[in-house]
Amino acid sequence: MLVSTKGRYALRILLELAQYDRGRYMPLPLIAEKQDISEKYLESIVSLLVKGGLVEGVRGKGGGYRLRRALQDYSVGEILRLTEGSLAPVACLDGDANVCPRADQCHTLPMWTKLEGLINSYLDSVTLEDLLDVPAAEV
Amino acid sequence: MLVSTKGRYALRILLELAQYDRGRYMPLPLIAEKQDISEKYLESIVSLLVKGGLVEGVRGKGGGYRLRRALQDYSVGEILRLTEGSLAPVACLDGDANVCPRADQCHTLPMWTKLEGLINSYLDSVTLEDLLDVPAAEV
DNA sequence: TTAAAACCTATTATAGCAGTATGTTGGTTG
DNA sequence: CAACCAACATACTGCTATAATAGGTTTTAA
Repeated sequence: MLVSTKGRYALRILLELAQYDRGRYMPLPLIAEKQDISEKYLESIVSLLVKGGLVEGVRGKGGGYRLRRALQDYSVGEILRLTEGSLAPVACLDGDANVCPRADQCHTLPMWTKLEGLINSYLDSVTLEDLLDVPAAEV
Repeated sequence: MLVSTKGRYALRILLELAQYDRGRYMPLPLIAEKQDISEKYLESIVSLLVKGGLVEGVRGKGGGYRLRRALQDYSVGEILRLTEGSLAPVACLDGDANVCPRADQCHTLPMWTKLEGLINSYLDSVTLEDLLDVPAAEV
């Protein structure tokens, strides 16, 4: 699977924050309840978003999480790469550690590279704003 | 990861067969040796290709495997869907069993569907012939 | 009749995903 | 200052799929 729950949940968290009163901080228990996802698991994901600078966290009573940017400044590609680590379709392209010894004689590498490019450029072209615009249940 | 070793090895097997004397049958031990992949693991993958009708297997001395079609009649998409089961980028789209209860209110589903379409149509557009045409180490 | 080869079934090792548990730090409010 | 809320941190667990491995049985040509 290219995108696991981690990335999908990250999107759901951000979309939830996007629909919350933008001036206030939304506490995690509320996000978890609304999205019906385990609070503890969510926590590990939000933490990635905070470290990545996508979201601001504030402690103590009245605290919670808040978006740091305008919706159109979040691309799905960025969000998924942050949470998933990479959107490489094959292990050969994942990180620079995996330099295949057969790379120079590989007939498929150019195809994988192109596919990775397609995936990234499509996901980079979609923003949180686009996602909210699309009425759910369209397809 | 969208495509595991199973799918990648399947492509390598087919490309190896493509470069072998097309009139003869290529025995598995030879494929394994040339591709430097465990013979036993390869076996389980070739077996998928035979069952899927992509490759013909003949037993006994002098036997082995042979392609059944012209190179341009094998699309990478078909090969990968056969060996991987599906090219769905997210679990939500994998099989009909995973109908998400939130599907009708999901803001991301249309995006995933479109991404799956992109992936499939690109991979369907590439054939074994294309792969062999491209000089390795191009990218 | 021997050897080469595909074919078949079961088992195992490993790793990553998904989730849980427990505790610590920081900030607000009565 | 005490209690509580909430983010932050770390460690652990169960599960599942991948990636193999092992040991056979059948088929066929020489």
